[in-house]
Amino acid sequence: MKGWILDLYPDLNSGKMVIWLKGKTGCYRLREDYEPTFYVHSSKNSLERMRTHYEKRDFKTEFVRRKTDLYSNSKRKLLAVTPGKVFDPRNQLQAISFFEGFNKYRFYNVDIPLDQRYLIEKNIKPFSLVEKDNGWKSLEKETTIRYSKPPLRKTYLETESKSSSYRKKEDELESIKVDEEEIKGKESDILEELNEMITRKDPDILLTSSGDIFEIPYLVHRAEINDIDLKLGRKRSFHPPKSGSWYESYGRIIYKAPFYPLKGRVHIDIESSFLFGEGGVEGLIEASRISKVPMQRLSRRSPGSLINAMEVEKALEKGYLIPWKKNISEDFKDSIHLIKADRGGHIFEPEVGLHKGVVKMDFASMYPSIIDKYNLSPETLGCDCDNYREVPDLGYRVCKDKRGIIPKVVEPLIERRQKYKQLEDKNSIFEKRADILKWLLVTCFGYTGYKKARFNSIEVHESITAYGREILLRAAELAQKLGFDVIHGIVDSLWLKGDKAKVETLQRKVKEKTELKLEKEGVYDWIVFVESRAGGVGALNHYYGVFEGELEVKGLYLKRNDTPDYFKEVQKEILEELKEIKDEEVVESIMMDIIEIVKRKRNELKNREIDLEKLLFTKTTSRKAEDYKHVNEMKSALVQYKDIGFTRSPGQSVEYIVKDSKSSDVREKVKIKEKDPQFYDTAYYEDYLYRVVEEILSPFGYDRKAIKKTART
DNA sequence: GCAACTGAACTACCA
DNA sequence: ACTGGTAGTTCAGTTGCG
Repeated sequence: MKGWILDLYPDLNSGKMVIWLKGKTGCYRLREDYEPTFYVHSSKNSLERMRTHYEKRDFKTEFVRRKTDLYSNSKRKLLAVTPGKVFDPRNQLQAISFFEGFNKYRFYNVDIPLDQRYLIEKNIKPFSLVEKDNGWKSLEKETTIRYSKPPLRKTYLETESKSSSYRKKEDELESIKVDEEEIKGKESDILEELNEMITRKDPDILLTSSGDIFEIPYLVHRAEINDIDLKLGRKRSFHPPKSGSWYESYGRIIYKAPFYPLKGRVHIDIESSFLFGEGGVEGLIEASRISKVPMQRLSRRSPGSLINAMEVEKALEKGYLIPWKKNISEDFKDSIHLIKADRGGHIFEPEVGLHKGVVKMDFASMYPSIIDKYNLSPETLGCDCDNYREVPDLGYRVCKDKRGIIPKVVEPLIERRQKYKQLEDKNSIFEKRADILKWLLVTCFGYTGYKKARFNSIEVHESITAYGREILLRAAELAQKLGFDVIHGIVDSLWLKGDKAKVETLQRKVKEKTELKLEKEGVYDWIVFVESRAGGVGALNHYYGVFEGELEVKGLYLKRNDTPDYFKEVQKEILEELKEIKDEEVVESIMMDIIEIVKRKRNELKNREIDLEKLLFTKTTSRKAEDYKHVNEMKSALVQYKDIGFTRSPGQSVEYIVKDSKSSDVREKVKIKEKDPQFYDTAYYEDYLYRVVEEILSPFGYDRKAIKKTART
């Protein structure tokens, strides 16, 4: 049987792997035997006891010698245990550790997701053409970028309910939209017709726009009430109501929606999926193939977790066993906390004000290229062999002989991305694949410094940035020697003023000296670096200009998610005026026009002529209402959400207008969108107007006070 | 008693 | 279950002044 793997998952009840194979004519469900082995290290007596215990249960056991430690090649004696079925040993092992002491045992290969492990061991990928008879056989070339794809049917599902300002499970269904078709009428009829329609369309991918947060559990609930058997998957699946969770990642709180997978069909919640947002279905296919994580689970995961998946694969390939994460955190935590000399990337402070004829140059995928070129990986660092290289500034020794795990992960990502970037097609498929690979590349660096990561290493993280600083400084030096002015530089980018004819010479010299490719991104007609409010220095990453004929803005209010739309529009309007800055003489007349705009905006605000929607602040909460230390806008908003029974979890966003900025009454300070606010604090919003204008005009000598004064005359 | 100042708390963006 | 670095606002407490 030939086809493409659409999804797979372990079925712990039957002890088999379930694989959904999409063929040219249909989609088939296969159930396969799978016997994953796990390993235990302990004292001789304990292992003997354990062996007896598992043999009584008819598990296969065997003593073996395997590599367990990334940092040495010596092998240890271990007990290999193979249950005759798909099996998750973690709960059991937790209990054993609890009764007999946590340090007594070390477990290996117990927490690699079974679907991914199955694919690795059978050497096949999701969405790649395979043949199944007795075993699995891949029918495509390993590194191909022009791979065949299954004929995929995609359906978009959207529901609407009879509700007022926010949606609840109790609201009756108003209508359902399936692609372009709308189903209306009695709720039970709607649901019956939905079943029919899904069966008729038989999609492979079901897209929703907040299925995990609301729509799937909602539909399940409505179907239950109407006593209808809802069939969203190709096979029935059970969807108990779940609530979302949240977790903290370095001070940032991220909300995690519950997961409602379908059987035999890939459900993607496009709102909850970061990776879908970056590369669409095409991006997910590419990511799924390269990481061997099935699409349905992959769509909910972060780039970091895919990097972890790929690192695990490379480690297994090299013959290492993967220690249970529980053990890892105990062993490695302290060493990670001790060293904190990490300096990050280098920065050339920007020169505040207007510049013309600036070229932007950058190193493509600088950090990943450094990992690749200099072979940086936890197990290649601190090498004691003779063939080594030293990290600049830090002096760490890096092995030149054995290729590291992380470089092995990064190399194909860089190569594939480069190939995709050179290709063009009318549906931008290659572009989407390149976009998703970019995210994996960026994350690869951050993950080396992430303390909960399996293959982290502060020394590797430091080394990458040390090389990065060295390379950026060398490039800047070379640029200066050629007569360029370094206007600004950060991590992997340089803004240069000078003779454009010399750009190619610069590129050649940089390549000779650093081995990395410095690319010319383009030319600014003009660029303005904004002044920092804290002092007269340039604010890093805050600038605007006309780049290759298009307006480019970084870091301004306009780019922030928590800026009300109204102020974003004000900044846009002002920037449109500024587009005409060709020489200093027109500056004055442009300023006059801008002042007129500001006056008009001020009057609109004062006279309450603005649609309140445009004045809404949207912010992401980081904690529960009661955990905010001050009576601030967030607390105020959260309390009101609770009032109406629409509780928001940390990591979810709130929307509100500022009703009385100075008030310390949580029900007066702001008013949430769902309470249909009518009034806003005009003084507060007026002040906000002057702020957003100041941000753009400060390099031309207008501060907040001056703008306020002029606008009010 | 109020304005001015300061530092912590907080959200968000940059590469 | 990606990083460090930085900008800018708001809040609450303290200081300075008359």
